[in-house]
Order: sequence, then C-alpha cells, then structure tokens
Amino acid sequence: MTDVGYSYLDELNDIQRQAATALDGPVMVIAGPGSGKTRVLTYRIAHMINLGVNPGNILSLTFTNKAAREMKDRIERVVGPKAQRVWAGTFHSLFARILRVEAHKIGYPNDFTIYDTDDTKSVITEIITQMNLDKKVYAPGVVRSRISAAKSNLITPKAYLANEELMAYDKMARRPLIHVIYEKYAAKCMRAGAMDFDDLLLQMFRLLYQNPDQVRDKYQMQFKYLMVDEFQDTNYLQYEILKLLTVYPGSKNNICIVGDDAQSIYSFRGATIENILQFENDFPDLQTYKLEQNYRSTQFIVEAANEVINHNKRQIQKKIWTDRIEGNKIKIIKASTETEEGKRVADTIIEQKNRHNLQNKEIAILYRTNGQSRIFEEQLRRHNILYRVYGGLSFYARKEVKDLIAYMRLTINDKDDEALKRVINYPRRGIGESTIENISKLADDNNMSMWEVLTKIDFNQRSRKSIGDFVQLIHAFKAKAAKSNAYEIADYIARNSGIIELLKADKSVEGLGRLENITSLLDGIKEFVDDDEIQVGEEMNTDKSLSTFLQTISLMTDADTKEENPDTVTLMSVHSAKGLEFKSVFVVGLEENLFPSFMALAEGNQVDEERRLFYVAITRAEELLCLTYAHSRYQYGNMRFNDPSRFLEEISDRNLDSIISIHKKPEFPEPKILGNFKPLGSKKPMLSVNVDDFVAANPNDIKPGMEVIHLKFGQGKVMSVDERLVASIVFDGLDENQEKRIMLQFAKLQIVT
DNA sequence: GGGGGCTATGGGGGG
DNA sequence: CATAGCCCCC
Repeated sequence: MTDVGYSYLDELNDIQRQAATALDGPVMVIAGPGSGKTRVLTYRIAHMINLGVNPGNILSLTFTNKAAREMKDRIERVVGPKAQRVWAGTFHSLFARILRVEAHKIGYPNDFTIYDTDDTKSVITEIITQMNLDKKVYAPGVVRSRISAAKSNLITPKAYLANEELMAYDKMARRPLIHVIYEKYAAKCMRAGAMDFDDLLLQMFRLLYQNPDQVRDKYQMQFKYLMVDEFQDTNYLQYEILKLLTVYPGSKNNICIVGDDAQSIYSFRGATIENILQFENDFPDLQTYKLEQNYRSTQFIVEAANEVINHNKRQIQKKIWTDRIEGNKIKIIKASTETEEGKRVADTIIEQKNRHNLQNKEIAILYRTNGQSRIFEEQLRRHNILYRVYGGLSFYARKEVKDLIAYMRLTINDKDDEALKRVINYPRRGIGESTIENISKLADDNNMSMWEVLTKIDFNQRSRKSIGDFVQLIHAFKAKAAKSNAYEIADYIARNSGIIELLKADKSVEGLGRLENITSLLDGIKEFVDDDEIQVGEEMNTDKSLSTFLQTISLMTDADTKEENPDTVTLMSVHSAKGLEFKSVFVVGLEENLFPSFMALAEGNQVDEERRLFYVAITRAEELLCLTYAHSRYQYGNMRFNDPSRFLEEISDRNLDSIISIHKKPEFPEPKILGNFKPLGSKKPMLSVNVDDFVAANPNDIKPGMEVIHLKFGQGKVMSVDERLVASIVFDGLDENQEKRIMLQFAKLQIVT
C-alpha cells in the first residue's frame, strides 16, 4: 500500500491501519479503552469514500447522535462535504427516519408518535386497572421492562405465552398475566399509531422481514457497508436487523463491528455479549483485529484498570498497555459524610485547576446514580465553578413542555390516546376522570381511538358541551396545521389551547419559569423552521414539518443538546460517560451498596457488570484520577454506613497515592457574587440587522462573489454555491475564515452588491 | 370535580 | 429524603 495521497493513514499504528483498510467481508475490531477506536472508524469510512464508495451506501451505527455528528465532522476533514451523506446515527434515530417513509407498509401512519417511557407506563397502568389487577404486584415499571425485554428478544405475546421459562418466572413472581398485558399493550400502541423505543427496532425488523421484495431488497442494496460501534451493547433484536441487512444470497457481508466486551454495561436493557460470540459463529471467515495500545491514559491509570478488570473471569483475551509516562498516582479521598465528600471534591478541583492549569471542561465528576449530583452541584456553586449536569430532567421532560407537545402530537396524529388524555382536561374544561375513563373504555370496546369516540359517539348532556368544545378546538388546530409551518402551528396551539393564559395567571417564580419554558420551546421550533444553516457534522435537513420536529426531540438526550458555555465541569452518570474522556476524573460514591449498587449485590452475578462499569469510569481519565467515598450518607431518609467499595481494594498500592486522612477544613466563605451562573436555555443575542429594510432575494439570484446580508449573521461574502443550492458564505462579524453553509431554499439573504 | 395536606414507600443505569 | 397516591373537604 502506497502512502502517497493517503496521509490520514499515517496517523494510525499498524494494527489500526489494518483494521481501517480491511473493507471487504466481515470484520471484528476489539478495541480497548482509549485505543483510537473512533479514529479507526472515521478513517475507515474516509478510506472507503476515497476508494470510490458512495457515502450514501455506508451505514454507521453509533451509540449517541453526538458521536455520529462528530464522526461525520472528522470524515469531512478528509474527504470533504460529501461525508455528510453517510448514514450515521443511533439505531433508534436512523430507523425512525426510515420508518417515517415506510411505516404505512406495516400498518402505522408515517406520522407515527413516539411514546416515551412515561407514555408507556401510563398505557400499561390503564390496562392493569382495566384488568382489575393489583398495582402493587403488577408494578407498571416492572411490567414495562418485561415487555421491553421480550421485544428486545423478538418474543411476540404469543411466543411469550409459549415460553416456559418466562411464564415460570412470572408465575413465581405472582404475575402470570404479563403476557396478556403485553398483548393488549401492543394492540393499543398500534391503534394509537404509536411506537415506543423498542418498537423503533422491532417495527424496523418487521418492515424488513415482512417485505422481502419491495423494502428489504432496497435497503440491502443501499447499505452496502455496515459499521457498528459499541457492539457489546447491542441486543438480540438489533443484531437480527443487522443480519437482515447483511446476510442474503450474493452478499459481500461487508459488516464491521467494533466493541469491547470489558465495557459492556447495558445488559439491563437487553444488551448481550453473546452477540460478539454469535458474530464469530455467523461469520466464520471474519478478520479480527485487537487494539490494545491505550493512548489516552498515563501508566498508573492503565495498570489500575487492568487490575480491576482482571477480577472478571469471562473475557476476551487481551492486554491493554500504554507507553505514556507513569503520571500521577491515583488519589483516594475518604470522607466522613456525603457533604464532606462534595466539599473535598470541590476543593481538589480548585487545587488541580491551580496546580495543573486545568480548565473546567477538562474535569468530570462521575457517579453511579443521578441522584448523587445534588451535593456536588451545591459545592461547585459555592466555589463559583461552572458546571453542567447531564442526564437529569431534560427540557422536554418538563410538565408544561410535555403538555404543549401533547397538543401538537394530537394535532399531527389524532389517534395518539396518551396525548389526548394529557390535554383533554388541561386546562380544565370540565371533562372529569370518570368521563375520560368512559371514553377510554368505549375506545377499547369499539376498537377505535379515543378521538374517534369523541367525534362519533354522542355523550350525555353534561359532558356534551365541553367535549364538543374540545373537539372543535382540535379541529381548529388541524385546520391550522394543514396550511402553516411548524412554528405557526405551535404558536397558534400555545395561544389557543389556554396553556399560556393559565401559566400567565400563576405569578410565582415557578410559574414564571414554566412560562419561560413554553417560550423557549416555541423559540426552539422557530429556530428549527428558520434554520437555513448546515452545521458542521449535520446533514442537509429540508424536512421542517412539525411531525419531524416532534420525532427529533423524542430521540434527543441532553448529551445531544448544545452547550452554550463550553467551559463547564461535567457531572454525569458513569453510563453516560461511555466513550468520553477527560484530563481529570473524579469517580465518587465508591461504597458497597452504591457502587456496586445494592440491586446488583442482591441479584447476584451482576457484580461483574458493576465492575465493568467501574472499569469504564476509571478509563475515562487521561492524567488525573481521584476516587472518593463517604463513611456515612443519607439514603432514603436515614443515615447509612457503608463499607468502602470492594473495587477500591482491587487496585494495588503501587498505583495509589497514600491515603489522605480526614481533616476538617474551615467553611468556605459564602461568595458575594453568584451572578455569572447562568441557567441553561437562555439565548445568545443575535447580530442586529435592520429588519424593516430587509428584502430577501430569490435563491437563484445568489451567485459567488456577491456581498449579502443574513438576518442572523450579518454581512458576508458568498464564496460558492453548489448544485443543491447550498452557499458557502464568509461573514464579516464571525471569527477567522469560518465559512457557514447556508441552504438557499430557506435562506433570508439580501443582496448588497 | 378539584385542590390541599398527609402518609407510605421507593430504593439504577437509558433510547 | 423525595414524591406518588390517597383521603377528605370544599
């Protein structure tokens, strides 16, 4: 292989290069932490494109949408803008995108709703109530996870009933009717034109499985090259979909899986390491590459990680090593209480920032449970250290936001019963619980949606008026939706549903906040509609329907949302930290019953997965690693005394800093200025252009060399316009020679010269 | 039918 | 400690 013209391959070591250039046939890459996996994945795709593979024929499945965007961004630096045509994203988001086109072929509307966990639980609760079952025994959360597990293993309600093992387990747990709930739940979702998260996979499977000629063929032809990152965290269903796409007569089996069994941490949602073993069976002629050199962490950290993971018996044989310096030994903080743990971590952060000149964004605090964030937030706030908490209640999970979104959902898909139940009496319009229950029952008895019941069945005089009003309201929304863009509909709904009025009446601080959230939501939709810029790593999105907006936000996690102040300390669960790296990492709450969690200890044989989780946690650190625990902490109301985590003992002394004894520090004085702590969601000011004099030009008139004015970015020069009518523009007011890509079909540009 | 206050209970990770 | 769910009163 000649290196001329392929300089990016020089950035890889031998084994990485072999993995990145083995394009044909099945490939398995076992990649230890920090082993340059992302680099291999990106250059592998770049290499394909350089050798003439059409980017649209590449399917690259990643664990988060953010990872996908970053990957495309990096590929673009090698092969240019066509990198954006690669199909890269999560299983859920890419399948949702395909289902938006194909869902009608399997009996769903293309504008299907995505039910979140709350919607799902609510449907299940309703079924349990209707069946007169004990809600204590049939806890909706438990039932939901049984159903989810069944779906993840391609077990239909009928197959569930026929499965002796599942039924025996349910009988033992005194829940023999889960299969009935499952069947009713599936029927209800179908009737509601709704898919839950598992359905995005399951219905994708059905689509491909049941339509071999029109659909499966098409996607087999389209996705000639498949790459799957974090394969150790895929479930059976996901793997079966991959096989439908890959295994067929004449197939070249161009599938590359990348993963690390030692980092498998999602078995609770159906992920199974068996997939890796099965892959070896299904593709016996596969080529295997092991990336064992760690470029991320210094020696003490790598050695400690090896010591820890070696306590697990079942493993794919590998030896992670590094040629980096020994670095700093791992620091242990032993605190008396969780409050002191928080203080000591905050103090240590300040010390590290001074001594090692660290920025906030180079530091992360990782915990086992999200509930642990609060104390660290308090302490960081005290010290005026900016931080951001991931994984908490996301913006779209807030009640008022969900309420408004429910109206939108119902307007787009009137079969969405969960949305209907949420808003039929909100704001209050005198349709009470018993009436709603009655409607729901009528819907079930007649196998129609609740909306159909409202529009087709006559009600007694008491509720007739209020129901009539509600039906009229939704009809008005639908009429508006037929002739307006997403923002106009949303704005109309917000103002005419009564939600804004209701919130305005609430003068409390919380009420004000809720109103602000509604405004932010509307702003967000406006931005979605108006956005004419193609961000780096983003594909050209020309579908600006409300329906698309709703689907996008259902699959968004707050790791995907943009951060406006980038220099913040990261607070997140170890699970969310997968794939990330930081110069300095604090792993906190290392106590028995917390990490490893009491659930894992109670269930038995889950300690190995907790250990893998701990392994993931410590391998996030590049140079500084600090492990902390508290002697006592409040858990559910009372003081608990837990022993230090067994994982601490698995690291030998030679990798540890001497244990620092507990010493009380004086209270840190309350800072005077807390002002620069800005809540998330506030908007940055836009460049001001006189809107009144503004006249947008016809897209076809924009030519390279012109000076133009953009409402958001100000004046700039058009550098080029491509065949998709995407212009590259350099704006005067912006940094460096940073070109913006603007979609002219949506652009608001005025020609100056 | 709606709101307020009290009691019991849960107890993890996420798309 | 939180908060969901329940009961009671308006």
